[in-house]
Amino acid sequence: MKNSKYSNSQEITVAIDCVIFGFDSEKLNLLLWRRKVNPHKGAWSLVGEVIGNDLSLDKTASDVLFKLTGLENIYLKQLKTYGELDRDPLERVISIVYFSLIRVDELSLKKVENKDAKWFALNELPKLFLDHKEMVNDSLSELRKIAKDQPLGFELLPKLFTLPQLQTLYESIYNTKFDSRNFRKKILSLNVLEKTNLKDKSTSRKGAFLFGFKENTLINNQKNKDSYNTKDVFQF
Amino acid sequence: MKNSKYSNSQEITVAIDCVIFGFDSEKLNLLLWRRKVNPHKGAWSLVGEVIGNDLSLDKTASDVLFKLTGLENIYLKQLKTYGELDRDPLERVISIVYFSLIRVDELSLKKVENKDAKWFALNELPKLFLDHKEMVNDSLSELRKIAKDQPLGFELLPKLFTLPQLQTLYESIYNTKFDSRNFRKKILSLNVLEKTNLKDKSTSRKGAFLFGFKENTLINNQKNKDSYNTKDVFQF
DNA sequence: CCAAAAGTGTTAAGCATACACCCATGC
DNA sequence: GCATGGGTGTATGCTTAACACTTTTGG
Repeated sequence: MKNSKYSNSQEITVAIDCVIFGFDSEKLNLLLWRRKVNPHKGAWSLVGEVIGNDLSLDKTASDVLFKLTGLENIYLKQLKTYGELDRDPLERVISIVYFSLIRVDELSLKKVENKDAKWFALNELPKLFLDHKEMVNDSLSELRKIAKDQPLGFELLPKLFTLPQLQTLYESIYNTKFDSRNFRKKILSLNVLEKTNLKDKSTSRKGAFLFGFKENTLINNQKNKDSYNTKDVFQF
Repeated sequence: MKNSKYSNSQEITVAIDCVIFGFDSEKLNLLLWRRKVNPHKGAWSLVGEVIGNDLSLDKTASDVLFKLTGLENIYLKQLKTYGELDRDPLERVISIVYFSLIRVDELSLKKVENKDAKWFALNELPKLFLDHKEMVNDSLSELRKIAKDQPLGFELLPKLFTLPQLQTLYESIYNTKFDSRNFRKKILSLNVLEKTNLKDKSTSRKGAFLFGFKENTLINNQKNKDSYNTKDVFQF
């Protein structure tokens, strides 16, 4: 029985889980680990932990990520909180799910695999613990939504990247092919990329020019525009 | 000290708060009530309660709404969970915030005001308890986002409504004026409205035709399309 | 007959799609 | 010299924005 001032009867445990997306220049991947405690010890599961008394939710999530990957300042956004009564067989657990985007090139794979964690291709996921599959599906929807409104894909790419890489990334996110001429025209017209005169020759003899994104692109989160047109409002 | 199987040291209270939007044919309003317990007893606050052991999050939220308004089957969507350490002066409280859309015409005002609750115009809000102002701001952003992707505005209107009403609603949501010819052209081209031959004469001598929305419009939540074009992907 | 709100149509500009070939390079 | 992936341009149709006047009716 908890000793709370607002309620002396809550019997709820609160946990953080992280849906971690990574892109390896070919496809989207998800970072999973094996569950460490019973029940279902050993099952593939999202990375997470029960929260403590002394950390905010955001901080707990970034800690979870840091402990696993050693990376800091990773893109991390709260997705949704899952609180069905019977989610967990052992007791009532409310899971606050974050999703996160990682530049795979930054992440030492060995380090991760030492911790019983593993990257899985998004379309070859193993059976997941409890409702974690639902969390992943919801995250993918959210990823698509966000990638629409913000230059998000860049979080998944190295600082410098080629247009073919960028296109492949968006193709994995949306599970579609785009016409490369139209894709380039569009992304270049948005004026968020900065062409370098470096070439990446790792995937072709000709080589592809490397691009970065302009500084202010990141800052401009664009939560609320200041003027709207009819077309901005009805996009369904 | 809580008697948990996963953690025997969590000292956290979990609550639900609801951001309730209503539209009165002129402007957006927010339903608030006076806080019933100390600290800050009497302060204007979002409607909410500490969750119990036996209800899911969604169910708790719809209960909160039902207790206050007597309405069921209201549009209700989880927004975000707030968990900063020092949110509440008394102890650590994690708030799961829902936002909800109400057809004001369905809601008996007296009933609400009996319960120490009150509708406020969105741009004339009183000082709010703790971080509730932030929750409201986040909700408005979310409302705008959702209204873009789904025929959401209809949740805030009576079953039958006029195009001028619809336009005013969208103008309040986005705090903008639209050209009525372009607005009508757009919304009609979407093929989600059904014209009746009834007229609402309450706002003009001429009267304005009443519309409903087509049945399948509601169902089609459109979380994930099956094919995407370049234009669907970059909208920033 | 007049005030007040509802309703309507056109033009010009910009944007998205579809589509096919040349370029540069390493081997 | 050829295979491979990178890069480019145009015509067509669609969508949007800008714009002002007519209609209806109750008083």
